[in-house]
Amino acid sequence: MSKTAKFDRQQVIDKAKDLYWEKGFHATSMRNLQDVVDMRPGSIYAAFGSKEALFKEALARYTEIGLANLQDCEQQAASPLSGLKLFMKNIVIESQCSAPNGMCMLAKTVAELTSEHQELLDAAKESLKRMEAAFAAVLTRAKAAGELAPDKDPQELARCIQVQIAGLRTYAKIHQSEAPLEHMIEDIFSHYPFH
Amino acid sequence: MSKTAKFDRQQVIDKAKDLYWEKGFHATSMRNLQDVVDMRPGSIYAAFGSKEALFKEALARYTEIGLANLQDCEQQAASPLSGLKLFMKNIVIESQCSAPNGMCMLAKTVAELTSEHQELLDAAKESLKRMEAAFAAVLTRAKAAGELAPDKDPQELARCIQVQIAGLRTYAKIHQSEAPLEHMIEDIFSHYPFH
DNA sequence: ACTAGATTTGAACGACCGCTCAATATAAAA
DNA sequence: TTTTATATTGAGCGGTCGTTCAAATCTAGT
Repeated sequence: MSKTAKFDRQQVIDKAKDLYWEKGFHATSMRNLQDVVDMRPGSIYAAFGSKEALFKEALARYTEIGLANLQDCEQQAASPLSGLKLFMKNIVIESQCSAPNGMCMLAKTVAELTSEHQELLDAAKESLKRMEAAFAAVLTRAKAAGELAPDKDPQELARCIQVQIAGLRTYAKIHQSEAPLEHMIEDIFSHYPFH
Repeated sequence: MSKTAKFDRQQVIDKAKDLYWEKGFHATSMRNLQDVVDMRPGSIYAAFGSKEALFKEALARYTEIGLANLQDCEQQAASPLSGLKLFMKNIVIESQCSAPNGMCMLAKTVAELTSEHQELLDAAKESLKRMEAAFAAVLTRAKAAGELAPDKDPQELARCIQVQIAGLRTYAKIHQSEAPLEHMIEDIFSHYPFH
């Protein structure tokens, strides 16, 4: 009996994610969202509850895609380490123009929000930690495959990758195409702490 | 003839800077600003023109302080390179808790704003380039003092410093005190591309 | 065809936004 | 003391914000 929802929940979250990613939490209004997902306010609130709750779902979706993307890169490449390098080039160089925003949505959120939105802040931090753990897992596989010296610490290297990505994406945003991003990424993998 | 303004312009800009820095451009309302600078809307608009114009002055002030801070560090330390290291430790570790926000206000602005506020975006990017140029100047002096090998390129190292700072400050925000920031900063200076 | 239970709609609420301006207060010059 | 130019005040403008909810609409089960 009754009526079933006619919108595709995942598509709606994806569109919301892209808008939030582009404009940030505060600069995105519910009316902007209503336009891009083509739903009336009542429907959005019935389905998601609030602007914050929808943002939280957008963060979760963003993370899911990021983790899947890392996995794809590892499978696509010849080895764990070159997969990780491919992932970095993708998000630092490619997505600088193709994505809604050159910055990482999680890092952007951590930078933008204060304790006024503690729950969202914690969700973003948690997701970033999950990404770092995924890097560490790739690096552990690289070590097992002999791609990395036995004395290297995957945790430490994952930390380094996380720092480099945040730094490079910020730098890319400032200098656009003038920055030698490719070279900088290559350098990370061909020197300490990697080799 | 006439009356002279009774507020201290620099103090007002400093307070505005701190609030903008803490909350970001969009989350800071003119009413918030009115409270912290203790001025009525008419006075603020007479003195600064608009929310954007005041933000621009805040960015300029932030940059001025940053450059002065770098200079102080270089003088305070025994050498150019150790001055630069001191500067990094100050902004990455100290100001993580003491400053209005652990993130760099310029990087935060570049992350937050879109082309909707092109002028502010450009001002922030320009300031970040000035900071990088200041790093390059310090590194050139380090080279002249024999603190750096003759084949090192100050421009390239300055780029590296800029990336590391953005990355480390983001990382510090995510992991709070759990991150081995001191160690990571030491590592930058004791390995490639520095040594 | 009818009904019952869910979804969808969009006008509208109170609050807050950035900003203006006529009225008022003030201090230096006459 | 009076004049005059500027600084300060704060009520309030038009607009947008996130959100609500009664009414309309729809569809699966009878």
